[in-house]
Amino acid sequence: MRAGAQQWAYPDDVPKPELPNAAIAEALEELGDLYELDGAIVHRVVAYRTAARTVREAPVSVAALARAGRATELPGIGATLQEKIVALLDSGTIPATQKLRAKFPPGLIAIMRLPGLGPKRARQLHDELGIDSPEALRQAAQAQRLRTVRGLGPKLEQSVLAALEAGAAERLAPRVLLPKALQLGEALSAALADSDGAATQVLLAGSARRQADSVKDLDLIATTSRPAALLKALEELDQIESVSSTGEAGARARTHAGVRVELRIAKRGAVGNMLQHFTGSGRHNAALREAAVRRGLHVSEYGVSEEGAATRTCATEAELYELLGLAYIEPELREDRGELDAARLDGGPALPRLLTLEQIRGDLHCHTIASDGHNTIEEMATAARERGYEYIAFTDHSASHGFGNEVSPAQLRRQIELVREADARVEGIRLLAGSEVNILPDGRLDYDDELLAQLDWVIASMHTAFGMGEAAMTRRMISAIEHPLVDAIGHPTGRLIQRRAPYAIDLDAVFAAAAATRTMLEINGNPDRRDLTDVHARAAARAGVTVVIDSDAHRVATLQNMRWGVATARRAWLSAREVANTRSWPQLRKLGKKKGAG
DNA sequence: GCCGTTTTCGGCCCGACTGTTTTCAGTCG
Repeated sequence: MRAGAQQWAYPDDVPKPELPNAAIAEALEELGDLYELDGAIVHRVVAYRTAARTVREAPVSVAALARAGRATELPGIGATLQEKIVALLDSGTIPATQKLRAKFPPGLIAIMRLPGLGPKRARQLHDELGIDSPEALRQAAQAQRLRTVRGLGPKLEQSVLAALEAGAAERLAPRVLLPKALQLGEALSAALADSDGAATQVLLAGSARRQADSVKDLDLIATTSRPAALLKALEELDQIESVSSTGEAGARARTHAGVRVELRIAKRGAVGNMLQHFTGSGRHNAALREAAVRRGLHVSEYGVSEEGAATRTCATEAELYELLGLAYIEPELREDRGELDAARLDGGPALPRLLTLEQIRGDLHCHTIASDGHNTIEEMATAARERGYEYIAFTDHSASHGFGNEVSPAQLRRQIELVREADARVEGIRLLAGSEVNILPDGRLDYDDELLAQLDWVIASMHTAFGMGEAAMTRRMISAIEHPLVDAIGHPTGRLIQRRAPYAIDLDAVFAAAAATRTMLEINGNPDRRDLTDVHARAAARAGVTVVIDSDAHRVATLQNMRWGVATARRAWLSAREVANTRSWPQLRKLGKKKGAG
């Protein structure tokens, strides 16, 4: 029997969203690009890009918000953009976009993205040489016609041809997932530090330090008494393919895998300034400096200056933030998502005390050889105990997983017995019988309630039929949320970082249903997923949802994926209070859904 | 185009590097 499936439907007074946020964001992005080609002032262009990011990250349907005339509630969206979004919803396009598309061929945007070129030069190439596509650009460069444009020369012709050869016009620069980025960054840091003994220190900054989902390049900050030797050591590292633009300040390099590495040398007394600057994000820094200017202070990577006064440097980031009237801001929060207001020492909402890995007391999503895992119950249990956990739930896939290794109802009954037996044998950790149950396209689960009721812990997840459309998908998910025997929803949006977009779903409605039924939503720690995302997890917690962080381990080694889930939770501003598995198992139980029979 | 414990108008971070210049524009992070 399915419970509650009929209870939910879109209320009549809530307009159904027509365009997903991503599509609106893309339209704003394009219009920003076109305005840039058209020579608009940079602030206007920036305004479009800021708005695009806000829309993309919004946890609610921006289409619905704009329909209600309330898009201006989002930061960076004013009356003009509210109007343009409505025009986009009504007619499928924005009039200004149509006008500018007629003026600039689409190939110019690709040209503008090539390294060394930008909007001004793309426009010049179009106006003076009639170049309208990367292919036309290639021909002109080969014919040495680019140098006929004032300000351009043979060097640029060469770099343009090289960039086109590398396919830079077609594909975006590769991004590296966080675990790999940290591994590489830490290896490079250690090797550089070793190269010159104790006198050299190397710190990892950038988006890797902020624990972002993926990173574009690695930023390393070094202090050394022998800069020349350090730069030579960089050149000689095994991982490094080439080094370019070496100077007093540092060097830029590339690894064999194509990852850019930026090495900067800081004065010892100013490491705090340099580390803060290169940790970013760019938006955090820009907002930080704008706020500083209002206080009469000018901030750069070298220090803080005041008109008519000497530049002040900081040995630590904490000193720097304090100098600006702010509490220390953890790197994970530096995304210009309200952290500067929250950090103000003269009032303002306080920063959260962020969750730490040590506060996690159990793991409620892992697999064993019963389905597609690689270790036994006992092996996983022992490894979990070594991590200091008090409990672990075994949640193998259910009867219709669809990728082989399904667990039939009879097999699940046997698995429950095995977990009970192992629980009696293994000391020092509580073993819980669970399942990761499939949510079928119609919202039902693929085990009977009678069987589910025998489990200690039930996660429901979607693994099939991702393309069914937002309204149906939302209904499907909420059916599972309202099921009285479902404790949590696994990887709620289905995204795979860099590989698969989240499925269309109304998360606002999902969060409301989860909060109302006390169904937990997961932050899945698999580094390919990290799902919920930082932005969504924050919105969920604000909507009153209890979050659970899991490893989704398929072997002993990947129990450590909990680390990436915690990183996402920290980026979501979460503290221990908002995360279920910072509690003991009995306490966690009280937090969740009141289960009926069982 | 947005936004306001100086403002509803006039601001909107900071610096390095490159290639082309003879003093700097454009691009990038």
